[in-house]
Amino acid sequence: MPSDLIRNGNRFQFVTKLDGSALPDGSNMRTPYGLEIIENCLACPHREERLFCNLPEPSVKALAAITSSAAYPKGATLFVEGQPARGVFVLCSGRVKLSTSSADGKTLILRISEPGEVLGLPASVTGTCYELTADVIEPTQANFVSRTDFLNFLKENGEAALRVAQQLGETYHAAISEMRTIGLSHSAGEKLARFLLEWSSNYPEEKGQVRIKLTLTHEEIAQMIGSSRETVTRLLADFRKKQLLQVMGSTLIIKNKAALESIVKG
Amino acid sequence: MPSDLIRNGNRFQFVTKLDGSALPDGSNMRTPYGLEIIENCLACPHREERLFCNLPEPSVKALAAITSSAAYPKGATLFVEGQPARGVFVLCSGRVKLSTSSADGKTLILRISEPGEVLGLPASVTGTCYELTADVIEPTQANFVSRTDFLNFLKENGEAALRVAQQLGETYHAAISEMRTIGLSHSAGEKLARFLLEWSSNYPEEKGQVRIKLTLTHEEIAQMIGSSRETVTRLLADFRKKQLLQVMGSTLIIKNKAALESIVKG
DNA sequence: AGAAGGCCGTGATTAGAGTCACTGCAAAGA
DNA sequence: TCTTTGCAGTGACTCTAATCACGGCCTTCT
Repeated sequence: MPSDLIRNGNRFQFVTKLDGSALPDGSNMRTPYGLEIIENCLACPHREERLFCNLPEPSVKALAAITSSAAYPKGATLFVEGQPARGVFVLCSGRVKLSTSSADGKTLILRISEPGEVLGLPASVTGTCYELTADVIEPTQANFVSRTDFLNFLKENGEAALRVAQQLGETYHAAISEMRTIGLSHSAGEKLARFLLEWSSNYPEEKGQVRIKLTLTHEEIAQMIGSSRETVTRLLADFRKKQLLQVMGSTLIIKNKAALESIVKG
Repeated sequence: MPSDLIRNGNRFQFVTKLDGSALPDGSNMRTPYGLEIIENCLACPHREERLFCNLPEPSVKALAAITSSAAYPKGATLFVEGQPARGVFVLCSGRVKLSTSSADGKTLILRISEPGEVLGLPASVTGTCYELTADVIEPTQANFVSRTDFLNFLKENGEAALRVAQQLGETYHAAISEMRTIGLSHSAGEKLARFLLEWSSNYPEEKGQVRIKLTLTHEEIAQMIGSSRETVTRLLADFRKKQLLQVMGSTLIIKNKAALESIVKG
């Protein structure tokens, strides 16, 4: 089996070639991190929902030939801001935090990436340095494609190039959204409200209530909305007191979405 | 001559078909706004420097066939945030302000676009709504391509799709940069310093001094760095007093770049 | 020439939120 | 089992920058 556990600095990789030729038929592998490896993109149960994965079959096969899959534990780093772009990572499972930091240690989180997204895309297509740092916050499987391979692939596959453009468009859209919560708010409370509403838009609503999963520390939330850990704690307590929220471990229930929206509208 | 001055709400357009067939040979046209129209992209003196304009000749011709050129005066609006994307605007000359606003009137400027950029690209490729508003701040010529024409064109021209991806990557990069100045600063002074340094990176440096052109009102600068008009005024005065800057009308000289950089480093 | 509307400069006031310092708690590790 | 470490909660203090409220100076109309 073409698999190999590599330890490389603080980067852990469980590598398996994905060209299909040497796969254990149908059998799934487990990584040391309790993650089930997806060996074959065509067989991935989520393929259809995912913009980039749902390419025509020949393209997926061509891509598989230049792809190497790896599993990363919590805390691993896919790439670091300022590093010349090596290539892209297609997220198969898990979650990755994208952030940027200033010289004095302040950090701004731009996005928590979900499966199906392609990381490192902007820097790879423009041939510049990664503008963000990608840290794994949940055990993750990602397919890596080197920059040169990827660009050659795009030249041959017009359809894929378009998908790349679409993915970039969506990434941009998300960045603008983030920008709005940070830049257009008058108070930290407004920022937090904006953030929660934005976050909750991925979950189903029911009678003005939304049940969301928020596996982020207060510190991380603060870094997402450009605020401090303490004010996030205080504001969440405040929202709870005002019956806007209910917190149970890492799940959070928005009890009064309308009230949050009115905070945003100022 | 296939030209036509249209008044359409508060949008002014001086339309001229660019398919090459009906051009006045070599002669340039003037718009009512004192703008010299570029009739032919292949003959554009700036073509080489511009990512998207510098496509292979057949592609440029194919693009010209589906392009309509228009001139816009200061104050015109190319598109509005929230509007379903109609298509893209390739900026030939002039400058356009890209901004987003909140319900209570607060505005955040994301970017001042320069010639060669393609506006409305993210929304057009993903088929969503424009996420920003594009206002002309200097008489502008722009080539419009409708969304469907543009997507068809991209399907046929792999090279162009790649350029689109690159352009999107750069746009994203700029957005991140903006994000850093707004999100990672500890004070308004730091934001302003970051902004000035970022802005000055397009101009040549000489012995720690940079001469830059900043045709923005204090209000607009405030909207770029997420601050208020008054603090921008005060901070600029402060920087002048400290010999960091010198202002002469709309040109601004950074006298002490190192000092600005040390403000940023905190 | 006069009026009007933008834009810039400045003072006074004040609320909001960052920072520091400490406690308590719970999970992880030795 | 005991320690260690990381996260959450809270009080007190400080200070930045938003806001309001002017006055003056342009440019641009009428």
